Amino acid sequence: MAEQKKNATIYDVAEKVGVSLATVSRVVNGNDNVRQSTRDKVLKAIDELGYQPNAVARGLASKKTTTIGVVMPDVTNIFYSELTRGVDDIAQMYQYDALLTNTDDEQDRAVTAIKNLLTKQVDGIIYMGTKLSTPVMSVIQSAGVPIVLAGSVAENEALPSVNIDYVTAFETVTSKLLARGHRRIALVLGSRDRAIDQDFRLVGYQRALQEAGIDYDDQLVFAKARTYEAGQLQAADLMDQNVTAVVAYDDEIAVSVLNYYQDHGYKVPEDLEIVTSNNTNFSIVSRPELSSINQPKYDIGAVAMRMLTKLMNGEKLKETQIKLPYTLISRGSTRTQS
Amino acid sequence: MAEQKKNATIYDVAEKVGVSLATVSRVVNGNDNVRQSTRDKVLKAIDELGYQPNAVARGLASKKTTTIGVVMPDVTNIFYSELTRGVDDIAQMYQYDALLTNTDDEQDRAVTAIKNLLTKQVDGIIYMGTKLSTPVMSVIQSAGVPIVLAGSVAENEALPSVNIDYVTAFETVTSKLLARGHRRIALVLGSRDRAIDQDFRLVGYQRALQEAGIDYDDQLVFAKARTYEAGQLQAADLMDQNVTAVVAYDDEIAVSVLNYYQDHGYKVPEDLEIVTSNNTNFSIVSRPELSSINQPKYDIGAVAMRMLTKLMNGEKLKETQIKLPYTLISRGSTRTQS
DNA sequence: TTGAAAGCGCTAACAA
DNA sequence: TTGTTAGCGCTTTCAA
Repeated sequence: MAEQKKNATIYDVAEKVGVSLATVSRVVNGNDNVRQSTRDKVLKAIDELGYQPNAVARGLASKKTTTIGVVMPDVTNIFYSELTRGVDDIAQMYQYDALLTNTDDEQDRAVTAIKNLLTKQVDGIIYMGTKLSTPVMSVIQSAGVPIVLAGSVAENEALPSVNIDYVTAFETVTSKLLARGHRRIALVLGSRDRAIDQDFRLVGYQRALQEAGIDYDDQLVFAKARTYEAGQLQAADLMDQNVTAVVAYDDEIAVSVLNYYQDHGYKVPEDLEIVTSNNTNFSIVSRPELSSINQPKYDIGAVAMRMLTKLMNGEKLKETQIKLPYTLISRGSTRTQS
Repeated sequence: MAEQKKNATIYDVAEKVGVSLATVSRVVNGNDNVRQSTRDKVLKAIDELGYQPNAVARGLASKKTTTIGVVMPDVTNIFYSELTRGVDDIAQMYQYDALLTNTDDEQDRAVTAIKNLLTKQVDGIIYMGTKLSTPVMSVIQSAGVPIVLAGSVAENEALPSVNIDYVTAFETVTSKLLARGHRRIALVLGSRDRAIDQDFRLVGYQRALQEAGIDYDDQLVFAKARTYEAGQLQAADLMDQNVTAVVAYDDEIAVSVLNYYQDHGYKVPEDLEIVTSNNTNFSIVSRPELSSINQPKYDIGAVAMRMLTKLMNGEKLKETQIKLPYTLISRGSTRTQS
């Protein structure tokens, strides 16, 4: 049995072959300046010793860790986990590993997370979730590490980001509902702290109302529910407001509302129409199924990561504010669209 | 404006205070052997310079990276993402960061992932998913890095793991169905490659049949569907088998089957009873809601991570094969239990 | 209580 | 094409 010693180092390889460290390093890093015969010998020794370069030492010497940080609200949320999957797959493709941190949408945890990632010398960061406040921004900018936002935006578009055009999406969806005669349309958001909610979805909703000449009523905007259970409570509030249609930011919340109404004898879509935003499996699992904005979740993450690889390579981005296309899917929770 | 220089190092701090590296290192690491007045000066300088220890350098010098690896099938799967959340929270608590890798349940990707994590010098690994094959095991064992399985097991219980007693859970669930007169009970698994599926769930199911004196029929065991869509296809196969009850390993698949049957005019639970395993939101979103085994998903991850911290500290584990308690939740997809 | 100095394992000039 | 030599920023004996 060729019992293997403690991790072989580059020294062991160099010694075994009788070349210098530099040469081994060159073949490991695919540098061309190595004679073929030398390369072969080195490769053979590497194989025999089972040598694996120590990424930490590498990181220290080269100042590149081939690790990125992903800062997100919660892995458990399908929307974000799908974005993350897009990020991870592309990261993998470019040989990066991802350090994941959940923030539960809390600003100070985001700050802590980013600082911590910087400490670990990540080469770049993908950020999702709550709007970036000034303190967070300053941490980032002082870091000199590229960052790309996925499903989020920064003040003044100061940071590169990937999204869909939420304003237009919500405007369109709301307009259709208005066109069908609805006057009390609830808008269900996750949090007013989220740029997407406050600056985009709400704005789209308001724009549609304005076009239709209908006064905006703050009572119809809800932003408290993040879980299915909380959605049940919120649904009761919706009912109190005699709402006839709902536009929701999240599928689980939308299903929660749907179920609450149906469990209380309402008919959907006859008594209440519902449109949701993320087109996750939750929207096809319910009965009736939920009409939804269909955003390319995976792609949002994937494109963001692709942009990040460019930035990490020192390349300039042609466009920094990417808006990916989306579609509207009509299902049973809304009446037949014209 | 006190413009900040490029990242301050420990040298800068030492120089500024007029002490040695060692002293700064001591205060940073909370070593007691520093005079209070010295400590104060150092702390002040650290603050003024905005010094943040470089974790990579630290990792190289101390051989501890305070980073763990999490190897899992797919972040997008609620079951695994909940486990992961448990892992992450405890990791955070103990100041570890988690490097996440998706394997899509493919053995060779798991091997690659583990090797890669080892290269990055992670202090420990949490592994979820497919049964660990011999090659994977050997990679792990040669690494000298502790590993804990969450929702998985290894051959001969060779590695510490955290689970529920799947055998008993599935046995009980199946028995109840048998007691209500069912004779054609389908067992829906994810993959026969998964230890949990093959060695536990299937065994529990078979045990129940045996106790009831009913022959096992391989035709009634399905293991192809991992997605909602695939679930639809598989549901058609179930129908062909004239199944009257279903025990499913995953909620999305269970809902898929439920919907398929209902969409085809069947009544649940009158014509078909369904029991699922994970008690995710998918099981309360459907109508009727799904009866489910309720396993403490978050805790499985949390406990696994807690065990890993101990192992990383060089402590011995009192128990290596942890079985967490579970409950059975009866909802509308099954007939009233006696 | 403090400091000096030797690494940790590797990359990256610079020479040869 | 190859080797020499500094570091990278920190921890950790060992002495003082």
